[in-house]
Amino acid sequence: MLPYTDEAYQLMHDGAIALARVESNGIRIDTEYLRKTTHRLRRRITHLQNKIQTSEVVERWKRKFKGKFTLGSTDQLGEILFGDMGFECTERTATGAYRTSEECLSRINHPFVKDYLKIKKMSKTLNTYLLGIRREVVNGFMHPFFNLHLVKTFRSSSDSFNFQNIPVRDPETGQMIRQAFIARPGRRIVEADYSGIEVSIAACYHQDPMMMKYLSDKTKDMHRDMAMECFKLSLEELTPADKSDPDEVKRAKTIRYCGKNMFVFPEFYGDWYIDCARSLWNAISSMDLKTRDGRSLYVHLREQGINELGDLNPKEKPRKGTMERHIQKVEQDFWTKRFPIYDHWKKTWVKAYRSIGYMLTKTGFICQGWLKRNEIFNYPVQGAAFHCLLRSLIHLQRKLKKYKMKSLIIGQIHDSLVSDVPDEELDDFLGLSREVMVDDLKDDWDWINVPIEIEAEVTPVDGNWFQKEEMKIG
DNA sequence: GCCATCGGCGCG
DNA sequence: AAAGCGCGCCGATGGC
Repeated sequence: MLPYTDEAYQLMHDGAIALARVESNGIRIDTEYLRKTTHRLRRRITHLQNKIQTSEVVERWKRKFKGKFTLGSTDQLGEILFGDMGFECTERTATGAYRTSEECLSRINHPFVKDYLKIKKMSKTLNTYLLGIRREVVNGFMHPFFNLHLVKTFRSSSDSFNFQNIPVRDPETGQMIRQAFIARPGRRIVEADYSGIEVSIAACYHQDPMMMKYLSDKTKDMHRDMAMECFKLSLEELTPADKSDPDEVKRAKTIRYCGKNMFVFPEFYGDWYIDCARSLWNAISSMDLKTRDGRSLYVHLREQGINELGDLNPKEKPRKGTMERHIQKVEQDFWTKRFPIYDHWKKTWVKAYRSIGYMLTKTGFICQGWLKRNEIFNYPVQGAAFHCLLRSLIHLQRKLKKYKMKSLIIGQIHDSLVSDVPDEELDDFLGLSREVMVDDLKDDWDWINVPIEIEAEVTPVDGNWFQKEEMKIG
């Protein structure tokens, strides 16, 4: 993929300059917090490492590998657990080795495995994040690196330290890391995100009427609807009756999350029912999914006639009464009944690419060369979605300067802007963000004929990144 | 000591 | 017919 129109070239040019400014601004780091936390985490890891030394598994390990116990060797771990100790291996890697991912190991009920997983998680946090940040801090600031020329779709990337994969989904890890990122004195960290930008941009290409309805009608919720279908739940089950009950809100949110990230997005990216069925089924135990009255979704599904996952064998027709069969049906409905125009667009788009040998994206990039089917319909969406964000970054930075504001853009994560904003500028900044990210964008790019929305999260004055909370933009 | 690959895992 | 898009970083491993 390459910039093709003058406008696309200009976007890359202005984008590179704008990102250089973001890098130069930098992010304030709480170095004292970082030092203490690193120390504490190191001690916790050492403690657990000492604890497992007496385990029968380590004894076996040393006997098998000439007295050497290399905790980080996934090959050796697989040989011991699945090869020697007889635990059931549910999945192999690409090269045929026993897979030892958290997903696979969590099925094993053994104290060593539990400690092993804890050590792995803490080591990742320590080595990749805490020490990674430490390495980059100069005079209390970290200056991230953003690349604009490395990604196949002309998205951006970030490296050494990667600012675009900081933990957030697991609150415990997220807190430990994000507390290190702090606002400058008298300021707040503000994060402004596009909501569902890739879904919206995809709709600009395919124009599916049902998708248009989902995007324009705020009472509709595609992810919730698909979660309902996947788990055979009623609307009431996913609508917390008592919104002040945090457990009930969290329960509904978790199930919706599964519909979104284990069915809808995978399907959009070109996945199929076999993998969706597997992850949805596993999520019931790993994420402890329950009905409103506290019954496991396994029990609920059994009442609905679904007793097991199924064989997941692509060569055979899924059997009745399996999750596999159910999700196959949900997938069929999804593409033939719910989004037939989207489905049709994918087919014709792929066909056209293969026949003429190139494609042009909405933002003026040309894409050529041998691509797999899924890449053909994903690249133009991913690229153009990011270009919306990049355009916003450039123009927000210009307007901040024009109005002599002190707010600084300090980072960018594919569909979001991270800024450092003086308390007294907060309202102006949020208004300006909306103006640039939504109104100006739609004025400039008339191919965007779907609703675009942003959300903002804001920390307290002098707060840290973990303290961000949603704020209405008014 | 450098480099590439693999498995694993963090993010959008 | 094929069967999840895009990244970067870590440790282990093996070749040079």
